[in-house]
Amino acid sequence: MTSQEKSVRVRLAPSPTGFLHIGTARTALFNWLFARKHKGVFVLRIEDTDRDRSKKEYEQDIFEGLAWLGLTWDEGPIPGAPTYRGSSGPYRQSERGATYKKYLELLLEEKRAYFCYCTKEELEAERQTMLGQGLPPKYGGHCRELRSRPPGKKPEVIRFKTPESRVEFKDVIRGKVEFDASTFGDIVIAKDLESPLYNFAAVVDDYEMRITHVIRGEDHISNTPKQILLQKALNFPDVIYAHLPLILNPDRTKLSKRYNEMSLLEYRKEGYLPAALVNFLALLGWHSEGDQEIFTLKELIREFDIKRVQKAGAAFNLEKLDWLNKEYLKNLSTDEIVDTLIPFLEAKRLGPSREFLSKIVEVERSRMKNLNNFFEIAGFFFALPDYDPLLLVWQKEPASKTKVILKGILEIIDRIKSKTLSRTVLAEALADLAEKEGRGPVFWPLRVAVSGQRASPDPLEIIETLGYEETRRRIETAIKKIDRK
RNA sequence: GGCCCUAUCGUCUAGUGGCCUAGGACGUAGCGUUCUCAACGCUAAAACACGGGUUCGAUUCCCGUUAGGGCUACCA
Repeated sequence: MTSQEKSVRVRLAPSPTGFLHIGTARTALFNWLFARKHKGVFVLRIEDTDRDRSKKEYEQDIFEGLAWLGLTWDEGPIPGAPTYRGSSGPYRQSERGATYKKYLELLLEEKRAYFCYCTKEELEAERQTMLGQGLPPKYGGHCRELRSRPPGKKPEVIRFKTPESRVEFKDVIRGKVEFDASTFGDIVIAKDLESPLYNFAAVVDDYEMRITHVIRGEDHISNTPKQILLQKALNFPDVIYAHLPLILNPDRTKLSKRYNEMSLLEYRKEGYLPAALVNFLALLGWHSEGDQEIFTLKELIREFDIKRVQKAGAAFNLEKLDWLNKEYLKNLSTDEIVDTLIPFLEAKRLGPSREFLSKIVEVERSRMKNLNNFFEIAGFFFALPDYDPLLLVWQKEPASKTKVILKGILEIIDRIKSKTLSRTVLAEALADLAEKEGRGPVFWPLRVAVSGQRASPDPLEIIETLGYEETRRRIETAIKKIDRK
């Protein structure tokens, strides 16, 4: 490990103007992985300079979402506490006013920034004129050389004297990116000394927080030259950039509101495991050198290489997430599944004994896609659903035959009730009947009788889980249903 | 409109001039197992956007076209 690697510092800088969505979560993951990989520091900075749109509720959602994924931050706000962790704080931009003011004054003093007295209306008129002439709209620099305040005017904003130069930077993922700064115009960096704007605040904070690598979404590429110019004006050292491809809708169109505004925590509600989601997010735009698809967090840290991140946007398909979730479910022990399931059961007001639940999970786990669909597939264990008596009948057999078979099964079960109603005992006891009538005509009606469904696990496993009393009740119900028919 | 980014199976991707009759995974289809579903096993269909160069040789390098996407705020 070189000394340079030791000093890696990255940050996630979300603005709490919406929930933590899938895109920010992936940016968080890549930053986190990069930090862990290089034994660096992962900083969480809340960009809440826009007082009107920022909400504590959203900030909370960001904290909770990151925590759920296990992406802990080394420096940043402490949820629920007025203080923070780390030496470069505070980590909310709303609490860093003095710092911005200092640099704003410096820029003003050095005449690299100036007060602009143009009103919004004047600016809009200028804009329309330029558009009308087919020119790209930019600020004309009216107030740039003003020596004093024009009479009757008040300062509206603070602008940066954008040098008319070419700006280029090397993006770790994309290589060289070039811009012509003369098309920018003098950008607004603050509304006033107390109210900095994004491009300025981000540059100041990245410097003050000693950020070495800026890993963020591709939507920031065109902000980068502006920020570099600001850095240079302020004499800040260079930082290394890596712009991640954007996430697209499943049909590869641009990410719609539905996904963009949906909290990551919705996936928790839908019963996905955080480890599966992390794995899924990692594969969205990144791939290891080998063919491995399933990674533990540890493996991800070992394998992760920012240079291997894709350049093109990545559409996310839920099918792969579902598959991953299933894989992770498979790797959990029955006990672990039961543990994660209990809060879900409580939400549905179901409170079976741990022992019973454990048995059900054992039987149903291969059919589970996520925590939520457990109820769809295993609900019949708790309450037999109403079903059509015709469902009991195997293929073209007469209903009367089905009734005879069910009665036969009932007798057999009654006979062995003293013993444990285990799979093996049952299989043995039913062997003769199945031999005589065929497996289909015997097991199909039995399965429907105990589950009430056309798709379920092995009926013998169901019976073992249900126990004698409940099984008997269900078979009797089935017989009555046929009678009523 | 201007500036910028991108382009391999439906999707996520491997691939950095010959190893490619383009590999893997999800999904899809078929078969096997089976009372059903799931799981599992096997098999199949499925892609280098297009047009020019460069080169003995291009998926890979360059240019253009096309198509997506981003930015173009006193939002971040």
